Amino acid sequence: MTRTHYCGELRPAHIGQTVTICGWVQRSRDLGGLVFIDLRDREGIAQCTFDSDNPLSGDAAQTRAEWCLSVTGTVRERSNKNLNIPTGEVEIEVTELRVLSRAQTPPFEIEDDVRAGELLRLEYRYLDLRRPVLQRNIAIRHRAMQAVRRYLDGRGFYEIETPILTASTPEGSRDYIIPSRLHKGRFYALPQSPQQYKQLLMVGGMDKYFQFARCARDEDLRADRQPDFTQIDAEMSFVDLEDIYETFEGMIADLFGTFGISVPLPLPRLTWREAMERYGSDKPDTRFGFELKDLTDLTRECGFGVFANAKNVRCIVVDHEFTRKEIDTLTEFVKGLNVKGLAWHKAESSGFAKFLTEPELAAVCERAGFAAGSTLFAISDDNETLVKTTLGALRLECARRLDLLKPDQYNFLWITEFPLFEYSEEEGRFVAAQHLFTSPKDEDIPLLGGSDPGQSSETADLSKVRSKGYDMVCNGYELCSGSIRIHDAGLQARMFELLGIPKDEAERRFGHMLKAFSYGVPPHGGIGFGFDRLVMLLCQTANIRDVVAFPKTQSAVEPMTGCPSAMDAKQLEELGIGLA
RNA sequence: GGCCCCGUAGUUCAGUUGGUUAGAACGCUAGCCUGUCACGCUAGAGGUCGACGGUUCGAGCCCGUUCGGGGUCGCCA
Repeated sequence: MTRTHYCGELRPAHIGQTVTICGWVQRSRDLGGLVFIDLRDREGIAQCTFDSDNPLSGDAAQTRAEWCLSVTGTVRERSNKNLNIPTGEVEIEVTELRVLSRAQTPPFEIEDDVRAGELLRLEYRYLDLRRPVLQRNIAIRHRAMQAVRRYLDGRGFYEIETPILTASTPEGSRDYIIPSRLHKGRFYALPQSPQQYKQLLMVGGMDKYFQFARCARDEDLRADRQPDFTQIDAEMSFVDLEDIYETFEGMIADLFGTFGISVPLPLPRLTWREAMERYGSDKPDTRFGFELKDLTDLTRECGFGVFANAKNVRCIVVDHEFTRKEIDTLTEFVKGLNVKGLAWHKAESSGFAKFLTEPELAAVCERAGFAAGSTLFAISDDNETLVKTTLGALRLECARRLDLLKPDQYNFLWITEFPLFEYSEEEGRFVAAQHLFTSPKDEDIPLLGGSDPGQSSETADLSKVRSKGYDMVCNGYELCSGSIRIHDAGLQARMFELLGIPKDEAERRFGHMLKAFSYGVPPHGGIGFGFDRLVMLLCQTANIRDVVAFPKTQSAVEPMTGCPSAMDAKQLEELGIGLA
């Protein structure tokens, strides 16, 4: 009765042994007396055979897909081997057949090239999870988690849990909020990240912390974004940038190494400014070239109004000669990103060559690195960021169309020196580009107009201040984000001042942090990796729902349980909540 | 919130210019079949064409609204 083996582990070495396996019926084949049942479990599929003179043969013929069985019998060599599956050289000659439970006909067949739509599969996720590809993905997720645990433990990190009922921090993304029965009218929030707790752990002398932190953000979803997700959250004391880079690129190399993927260290680094300049993105995919080139100075005087009248003209050269039709669809693509048009140039024909003098065109081609057989795309606009990011998106789109994005190639890099502030058109002032405790680079502190509160801001130039913030990027995915934090109370107060946060508000919102920081705070910094995205890379899928056991749809609904759900009046009353 | 795509048997899809009883494959049910492994053969059952409204003699098809799903931009300090 007790299971002795997994279905998927039976091999010729087991021939002659009596074994008991358990699993689900993948398929049963009744040849008229001779019956085969393919039994499936986590590890694979084994063929159970009932010869025509086997008294169990009739029962076996009655079994249906997804019935749950336990089977005992003798492993024997197959007369006809099936070399397509790992267990295909052997079969079990069954002596005992136990039906552990019967199954309704499932709404879709349990196989990898499943044809059912995703919504149906999510509604029956427990059946979807039986498919080998999801079994594999969840196993990879598990192994990745253990590898990270081993590495960080080996580096002296403590794994520490922080609360999931926390204070709301409205300056980040929207919170998922939790009402309080004991304090009617007051709310907890689910963590967007354990940011403040982990910094307080550093003040608490824990030195190095990590956690697989479940986080929740109430924002719109994407193919790589769920409302609740997992991050590898970590923080270290008495460190600066180099210590962080060394520790966490080591972690990634170790993690991918356990899956047989070698990651050469140290990782390349690119400043944020350089990434924007060369790739038009702060998370560039560096598996291919097509880098951005600035043409503005070459086209300022040219006869092509679209170029001459714009403050910015930049281009990429794509190693492929696109047809007019393809160029038209690419033009539509960039127009969808709010630029007015797409200028193009090929050896045979050109959208703008006729407006340029020969030397002008030659200069443009040389700067761009244009060669026959390729296509040059240029975008002009007064908005420099728009020009760069649109070319960045076009660059990716072209690579996609040319099938250059190989899922088994991993290009990791650090993006460093993120700006500390960004200008908000909406609010008409500078706001924090990352979280409020991010440290500026030491050499940029003078740009703050002083490092103590109460100083004049007239000499400040916030647009130029670089932070000690960094991201690790791979194949166009932002894998993690982190920073060295401010550990100087005066500098922190100065930051609040520059961001226009009044003293009393800072006190109200961050008083607990400021108070903690007044009791001897170590220099510290940390990082948060999107664990789901790491697993996506390891599983070579672009869909986050393929690596999460129970994912939600784009509208944040979980089709199996149907949540979010309505509450009964009694529950709401107890919480002091009335619905409008 | 904006834009794009999709919704027809259990499932994946086809469905001509708006015209008789809406088709196929797989799955399902029954029977036959002793080496299959996507077994094979024969027969059968299975449909509120997402919902509501409109145009029309007549709507799966045209129009409007709405619901659901996917992708993406905004958003995600």
